[in-house]
Amino acid sequence: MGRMVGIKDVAQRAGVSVGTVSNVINRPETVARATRERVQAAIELLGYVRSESARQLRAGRSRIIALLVLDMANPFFVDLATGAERAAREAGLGVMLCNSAQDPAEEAEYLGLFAEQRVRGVLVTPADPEGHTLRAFGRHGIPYVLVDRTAAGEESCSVSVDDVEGGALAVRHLLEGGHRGLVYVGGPPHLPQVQDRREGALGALAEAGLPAGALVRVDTERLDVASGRDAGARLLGMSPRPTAVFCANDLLALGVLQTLFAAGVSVPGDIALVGYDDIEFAAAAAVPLTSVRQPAHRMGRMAAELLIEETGEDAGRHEHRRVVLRPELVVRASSMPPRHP
Amino acid sequence: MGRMVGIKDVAQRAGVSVGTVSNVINRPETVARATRERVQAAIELLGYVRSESARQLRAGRSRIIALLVLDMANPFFVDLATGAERAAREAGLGVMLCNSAQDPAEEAEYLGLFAEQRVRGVLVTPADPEGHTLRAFGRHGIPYVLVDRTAAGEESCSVSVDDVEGGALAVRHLLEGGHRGLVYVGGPPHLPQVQDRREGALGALAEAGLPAGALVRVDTERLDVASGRDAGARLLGMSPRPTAVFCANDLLALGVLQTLFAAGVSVPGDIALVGYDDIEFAAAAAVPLTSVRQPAHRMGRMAAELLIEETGEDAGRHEHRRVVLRPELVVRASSMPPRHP
DNA sequence: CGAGTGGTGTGAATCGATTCATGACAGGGT
DNA sequence: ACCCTGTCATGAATCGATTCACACCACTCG
Repeated sequence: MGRMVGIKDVAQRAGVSVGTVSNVINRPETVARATRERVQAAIELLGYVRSESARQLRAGRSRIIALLVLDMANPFFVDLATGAERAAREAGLGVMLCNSAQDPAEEAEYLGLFAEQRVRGVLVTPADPEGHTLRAFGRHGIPYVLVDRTAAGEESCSVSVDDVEGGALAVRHLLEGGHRGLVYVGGPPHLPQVQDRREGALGALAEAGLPAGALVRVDTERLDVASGRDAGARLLGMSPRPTAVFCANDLLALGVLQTLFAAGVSVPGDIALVGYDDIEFAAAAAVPLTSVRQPAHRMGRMAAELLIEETGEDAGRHEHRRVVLRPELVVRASSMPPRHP
Repeated sequence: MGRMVGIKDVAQRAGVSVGTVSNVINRPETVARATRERVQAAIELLGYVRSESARQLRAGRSRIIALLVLDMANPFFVDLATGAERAAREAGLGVMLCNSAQDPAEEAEYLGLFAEQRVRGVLVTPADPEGHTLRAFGRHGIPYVLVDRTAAGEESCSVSVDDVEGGALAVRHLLEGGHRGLVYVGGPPHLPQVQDRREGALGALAEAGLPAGALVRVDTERLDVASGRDAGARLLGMSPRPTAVFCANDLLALGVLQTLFAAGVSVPGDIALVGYDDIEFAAAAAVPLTSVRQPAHRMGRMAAELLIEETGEDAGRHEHRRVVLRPELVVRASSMPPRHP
């Protein structure tokens, strides 16, 4: 493979200056037709591909936005990524997808990468509870949009779903089913998502005139299936055994379901189960899972659009916005009311 | 936010030339200690971050490898990506993760992006049955490694799993369970994975002295859960009803499982079910799924390592290699032999 | 006829880091 | 005193595309 063909080679071949070639590519209307066609032909002939790095160097920033998610193994984030990617592509931007795996150290490491790449901006679901990473983004002048998390102050845009409402939806549904002994299986308690969903759950209890003590809390280390299996085992050991369980996400719920099933506990007969996120596998579980649906795809798309607006040509007037979407309860077999209440 | 601080600012601040700053960063041992420390201090003070685009421009290629997978919604590919990412990061390279969604057009579009970015190389699970995209990679001088697919000729490395063997493992297991009426639920028949697994299945039948006709084939449009649900419905309509089903991947199997369950067909009582990939959700299904495990993580890692070797400093002597890993059958409840054979 | 106008094309400067031939200087050996 | 060697630092050239002030030409209009 020989040397890369550059804009100069094209110019020479077409008998024009490099400036003209650049114009053909970026502002074709300013070039006379004959010339334009001659240049195009030379481009095809030589198989010229323009170098992004050279463009970037000149432009001062890249045409890439980064998406840093908490857990790529969670299909919810994959949906989110798909939405963001589509919006970015429509705007001619590339997406760099990264996984912090809920680890602040990983998150910090990516920060360096993003800074070196001069990414346009970052869509991020932060793993660091202290907010160090976010402040570092700010310090480096990297614009960011919070996803699945509400911005605290005025420092950035955010797109999130009303998790308090989501928690309330889930618990109201269970209460309507006649359940009184409830358990909330949450992940690491410091995650805002986990907190907010619990808060909503407590709110729903209060509405129904029940004490906060009616919601037993089971914490887990992570928000994944393995943790769900653990939690399931703990549920089995409880007495009196709860009749309804609300999980902070579907991965946990699937883990719980698996353990209960293996122990011969019927769902929903003995225990009703509600998850959160409505990932595709929730519907595909052998006992289809009732879940609180989040518009993941749309969230990703909106977040990307906000970032694009913030970093666009007319960047001048941009005000940080906080978009809050509404969750929706999807009722399936796992929480059908018991036949004999 | 002011102008980006560049290497010149650092040089000026530290009272040295730009060349020296560059040396401090890239070859610290060639710089006297006092100078080095002075420069480091200036870097910290100014918050200098070197520009990747400028480096790249000089170097002629980027420090990024691309990973183009068939379906990001399939956890198998997410595992694969994680493995590749880890290996790349250890070598100081970034990974750009892309999803062709089984669409050759998307695949072709990414090609352009990769060429402009001058990516180091690409790990790809091709969607295009004709191999156009691969040839285009070659034409652009972009090195690539096939993943989950065996290279046909000598033109590239590949890392794959022996799908013929995998198919045989699955069907041998079902035959041992006493099943004779088998169905193979495959996806788009042109995918090599789908073909090879079927071929292995047929081989296992032949070993047992059964005719190829003993394996009924059900094709689907895609390799996902929705297609699996479709296939499940078709299975229900068959008579005589099969007693064992082998699916080309776990997503299909989960879809089939769901439909069977909803129709009151017992798994494995009435129908035994085997999937492929052993994604985490296979074990987490309420009837844990027997599956053929592929070392996805390791595949990703090895592929990345091959690519890194191929494009490394000493690129001189590199011979294309074809690595073939062995699959492994993981038996779970969904295929336990019927109690009354 | 000269000035003005609009449509085209030019080429040098620029972005920021790397690299390398060159130079400055100190210390040791003869 | 002189040369040699080794250590450090320098600064100009380079990568490839973009941009912009300017030049050039053909025409039109007064």
